[in-house]
Amino acid sequence: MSDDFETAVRSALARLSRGEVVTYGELAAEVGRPGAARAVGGVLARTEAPLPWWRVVTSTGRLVPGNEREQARLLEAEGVAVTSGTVSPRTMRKGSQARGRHRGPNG
DNA sequence: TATCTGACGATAG
DNA sequence: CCTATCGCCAGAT
Repeated sequence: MSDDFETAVRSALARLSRGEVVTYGELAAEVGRPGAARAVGGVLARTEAPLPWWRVVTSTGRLVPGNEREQARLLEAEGVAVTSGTVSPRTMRKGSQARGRHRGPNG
């Protein structure tokens, strides 16, 4: 299957739900290209589509450079704790814990 | 085919 | 916590 790398990344990203935060590596592995975290970032950087890019952070929990403010704002809006432009070590994996209890279980 | 770039990842100091 | 270095991948020239 030679699905376009971009398409795969966008699809995986669109699969995320409210409060879900994944890293570039996780996303890359999800599309079947573990180790292509860098390529994933390149795709998200060029895409203008209405994708939840703010749900993607670095492996260290660091937010996107240049959009930290916006990402932090959007994440907090979903119930994700952000500190100093950084989310908890692993705030939460695919729907585990930590979530905006004052909001629905998901979007 | 070769070379460069970049919203990455891990390790070392 | 920060910077520096190496490794990795996809896309563009």
